[in-house]
Formats: sequence, structure tokens, C-alpha cells
Amino acid sequence: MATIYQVAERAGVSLSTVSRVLNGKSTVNQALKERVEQAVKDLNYRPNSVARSLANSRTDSIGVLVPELNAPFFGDLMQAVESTLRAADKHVIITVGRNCLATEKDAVEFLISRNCDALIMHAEALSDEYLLEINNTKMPIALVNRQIDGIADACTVLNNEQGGYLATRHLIELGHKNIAYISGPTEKNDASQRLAGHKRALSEVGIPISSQLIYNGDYQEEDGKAGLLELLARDVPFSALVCANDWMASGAISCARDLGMSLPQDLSIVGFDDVVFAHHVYPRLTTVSNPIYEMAEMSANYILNKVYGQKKMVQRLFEPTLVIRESTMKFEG
Amino acid sequence: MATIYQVAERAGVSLSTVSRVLNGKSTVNQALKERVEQAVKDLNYRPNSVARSLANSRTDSIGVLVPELNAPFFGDLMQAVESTLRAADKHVIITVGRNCLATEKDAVEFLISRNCDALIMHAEALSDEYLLEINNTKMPIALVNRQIDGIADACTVLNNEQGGYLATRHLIELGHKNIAYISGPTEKNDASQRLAGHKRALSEVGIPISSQLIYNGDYQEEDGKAGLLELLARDVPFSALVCANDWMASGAISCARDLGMSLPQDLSIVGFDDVVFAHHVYPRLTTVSNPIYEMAEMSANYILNKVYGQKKMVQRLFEPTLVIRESTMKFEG
DNA sequence: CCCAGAAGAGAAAGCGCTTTCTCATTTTGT
DNA sequence: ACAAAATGAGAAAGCGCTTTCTCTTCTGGG
Repeated sequence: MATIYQVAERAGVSLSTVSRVLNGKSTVNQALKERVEQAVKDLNYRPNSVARSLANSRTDSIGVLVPELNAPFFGDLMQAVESTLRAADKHVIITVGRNCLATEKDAVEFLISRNCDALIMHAEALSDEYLLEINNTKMPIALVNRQIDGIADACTVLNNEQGGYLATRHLIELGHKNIAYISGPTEKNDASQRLAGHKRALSEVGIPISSQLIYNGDYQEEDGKAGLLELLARDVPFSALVCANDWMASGAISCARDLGMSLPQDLSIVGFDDVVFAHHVYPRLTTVSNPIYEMAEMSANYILNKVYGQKKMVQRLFEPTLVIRESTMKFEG
Repeated sequence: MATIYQVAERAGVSLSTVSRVLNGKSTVNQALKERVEQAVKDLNYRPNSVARSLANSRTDSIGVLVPELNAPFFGDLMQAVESTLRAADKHVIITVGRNCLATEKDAVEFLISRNCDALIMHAEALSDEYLLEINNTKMPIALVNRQIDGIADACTVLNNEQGGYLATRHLIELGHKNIAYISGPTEKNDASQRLAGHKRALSEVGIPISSQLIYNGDYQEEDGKAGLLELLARDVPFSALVCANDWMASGAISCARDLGMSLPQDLSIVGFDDVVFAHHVYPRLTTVSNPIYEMAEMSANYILNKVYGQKKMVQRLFEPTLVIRESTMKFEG
């Protein structure tokens, strides 16, 4: 591999000049510039990115932390981040956190040791304090789907409350009165917001909120099954069910079918997130779409602006929309 | 951030000595060693990975190329690669190829410019020659799910022929005689192998092979729909259908249902790959499992051995197995 | 008791860039 | 036409490590 020195030699200039034309930071005589460019071409010279990083302490790499790699939701997130960043000639180093404190911490430290210029995270287990400290002392971070006061502009979030509201209001409009809810872990902000939206929709039309119709799950598919079974066992009638994410909705659907229910006649079900398999399930799932792709893109833009001085458009708050498919229908008293 | 020089100063030794104790390549007097270790601890010193890379021309980074990030199949692949490699303290730089020649080439060149130590790829569009050249002149590569003579040991492959055979034999054993097949693009090796396996199963029991029962798709979900429609239009009866991947099977299933067929009574369907949503579709999909996680892991191990001199277990050829769920049933004449 | 050889530690030369600092050459203003 | 201000290019000092080379200092065999 040719080095900058060889380019300089062939062009008959000093290596400072070569560096100048390569980086365009300073003006260079046109004739010399052309000689250098020719030499670069002749030698098929490519600057060594490691040496460059050492000299200007910038690696052009962004660390990414996601809970898992093989889930559609995070797939969309990564897809957005990768394409946005690579278009800017940056690269992503991806790590997985498994929704576990130790693993997430380890991943972040790994990324720091790799001298990333910034971090984009969908952090589940790390504390606000830890994240704040990283941001203040180590490197800029961007948070997808999480709100931390103090670094609000680094956070891209969905209006989860509105999403929960939309799901339930849709069912109300279909005539349902008894609506069960399988929640995500309420210590997580998004889960509690979704539930709050659900309650707002009920209150709005004067339907009392019954804790008997709420089950706390953990966003896992099995929780959909366990939740439905539990709700049914409580023996409080309901004609519709909203699940705080599509995985639990899918679990509830297959459970319902195993129980011999016919869907959506016996039970209308709404999911949340609109992940790619939502239209694979049967009946195709009515769900609240979560614009994770766009949100992740904005996080990437934020980093591009903050760290590399670009001027990309950014948006911090996103609104969910309802996607009506076939898992919900009019209540037939 | 502390540098190695400060550690040396605090420990009262030369920086060569610090480097030695850090890398353990050479013996160092026990007393000095302890002083250095103490200094490292005191200063919370972490070696700068960029400087280290420049000095020893190794980045400890592996480039990964996949067609897309938001598909379950490649999610499994990445998950395996990331966890295997990070356990060895290497990191992965992920790029996407979009199944497009220009994009894949661009991605590979990007990874090369990033000074990766090696590449792990699921390359769809790149030619054998190009890949061979990269391997011979630039950096070692490992290929998942692709066979190239000449670098056979760098290739990890599934016995696709056997997979196709298993799918069709399963249907034959259920009593089906007229079995349709929606193939992947036959210019791709895996697709043509799967089809070959299908044919072998038929021949084995003396069922003639009818081109009227074979449709060529492109592995996309819509091809499942288009294929089923086309096969039906040809007016040659069939009671079972094998699809060369789960996406097409899912497409065929929803199409069949839209047509008012009841599954699996009217049509038994088998998929291929056993991606995560295979059990979300209804009826749950009988499919051929593709151990992509294990295969990807082996590719990572291969690189670990080849580039970093480790001694991991490697396996090049994998056998598929049949996963029987509810989308197939006995033929009822 | 002496010398060959082993062992351990420091000095210093890179790795391939970026970026000051310096100095020579132009350009501008009057 | 002449001093003052730009402009452009080279020399050289890093960036923070690894590794060779060299020089001491031990060790042990005869």
C-alpha cells in the first residue's frame, strides 16, 4: 500500500502539500494540486484511516448499542443508523446489550475503548446517571426511545401515551366497552406511558378503569399468552384486548386460537409497534405504528450535527399512527 | 486520558517495559511488573486502540456484509458473529449490501478502507472472481452460505439439496403425490440445490417431474403469492406446495387464505429456513431449519483461527432438519 | 575465579498521517 | 516604487503505541 510520502515523492512536493490537497483545508497552487491528484491516481493511493485517526483523534466510527440483533424492531433501527451514517462516510460498530445491566455496561465500555466518536443507544438497563456521565465525560451519546432530562436534545422519543390512547380509542369507536390491557413492564417509561394513554381513552368516554382488566407483562411473547390466560381466569368479561407490543399480541393471538376462540369475532386485539411480522400473524394485526426507522435516522442526524458539524434536519418527538388491519372488528353485543 | 508514558513515569520504568507487561510477550522482573500494574490501576490507564493499531497494523475489527439488517435470518447471522467475535475482544463493523452489485462492492471497499483484519460476508451479487481477489490480495474473507472452489475452507455451507429433499419427502410420506414447488432464483446456488433435492425426493418414489408444478420466484414474499396464483392458473392439480424459503411460504399462505382455501386441509405448505416468524404465521409453518446461527459462528471461528491464531472448532458443512408444525397434513384423497 | 551466555530493561526508530511553525514569494495599498 | 500584508509550501513535531537493537547485569560451567 502506498503511503502519503510516496505520493509526495512522485508529485515532487512535500507530504504536507499532499495532505493539504487531500483534506482541502488550505489553498494549494492549482498546478501542484493537479500533480498531486495525478500521483494519487497513479499509485492508487488510499489514506490509512488508522494513521489519520491517530493524528486527529477522530475515528469516524459510531458505536451502536441495541438489546438484540435478531428482532425486527431493532433491525429497522440499525438499518436506519447504518445507512444514514455510511452516507456520511462514518461506520457503525454494533454491540448487543441483551437487556441486561452488566452486558450493556460492558458493551458501552467496549465501545469507549474502541475510541468511537459517539454512541447511539437503545439502552434498557443502564441508569440515567450512568448515561449522563458517559455523555459528560467520555463521548456524546444519542438515545433512541428514551427520555432523560438534562440531555433532552440527545433523546428521540415516541409519544407513547398518544399511541396507547389511539389503540384504545379505536376499540371504543368500534363499540367495545370492556377492554383488557396487557402492559409492558411499568417501570419502563414507554410501557407506563402507553398504559396511561389507554386509561385516558377510557376516562374520556367515562368507562371506569378496572385493575382486573390490566395485566403486567414483560414485552415477551409468552406474556401475551400468560396475560390472556390470567385475564380470562379473572372472569371479568371483555370483548377486546390491547397489548403493549406486537410480540405480546402475537402470543395472545395464538393462545386465543389454541383456546378455540375465533378471531376477531370473539376478541378484538390491537398490538403496538407494527413490526414486520404484524401482517404475518392471522388475523393480520391492527396495531399502532412506531416510526422507529425515522427516529433512529434522527438520532444519527443528531450525532452528525453534534460531532461532525453537519447541518442535518432533526426531530425529537414522533407521533404514532394507528394501522387498522383485521384483528379488530365492531363489537357485536 | 493517561498515556503509556505517564504510566512508565509513575512506575519509574521505561515505556518499553510498560508495553511488555501489558502485552506479556516478554518476561519482566516481578517487582517491576507489579509496580507497572499498580500504576496502571492508579491512573486508570487504558491503552489507546488506535495507536496500537497503527503500530502493529492490526485493528481487531472484522467487517461484516449482509444483504439487509432488518430480516430475521440475517439477524441471527449477525447475532452469532457479534457474540463470538466480541468474546474474543474483536469488534464488528456491519455494512449492508442490499442484494445489489454496486452496493455490495461499495460496502466491501468501505470495509477495506477501514483497515479491517478480515471480512465475513453473506454476499449475494459479488462474483466468485472478485471475492477470490479480495481474499488473495487484500484480506482474508469468510463466506457464509456460499461455496467457492479455491477457497473452500473459507466457506460455510448448508446442505441445501438435502433440505429440499427433506421437505418433499415429508409431503410424500403424508401421502401427497402432486406437489408444487416455488423456487428461489435458480441462478443462485442454494435455490438450485433446494430444487434439486425436491426432484430427488420425487424421483426416488417414481413421481414424474412436471415443469408445470414448478414456479421460479425470487425469494420475496410477493413471489409466494404470485407463484401460488400462477400455479393455480395452470390448472394442474396439486395438494401440497413447498416454498424455497419462509417468506414465500408466508406469502403463499396469506394468498391461499384470501382465496378462501382452508389450510392445511386444502393445501399443505412447507417452508425453508425456519426464521423466527415461522411460528407466527397461521397455521404454524412446517419448514426446514437452517442452522444459520451455528454457521455464522463457525465463520467467525474460522477467522479467529486464521487471522488471530486461535484454535477454535470449525465445521464447514451443515445438515438441515425438518421442523414439523401445523401447515402440513395427511393427504385426504 | 573467569568468561560465555542468558535475561531483563532502556533508547530509539518507526507506523502513516495532521498541523503548527517558519520562511520565501506574491500581492496589495499608497 | 516600497513597505506591509497575504499567500503558499516545506520542515518538523507530534499522535500513543510496538518492537528491534543495544547495553547491563546475572547466572552457571569448567
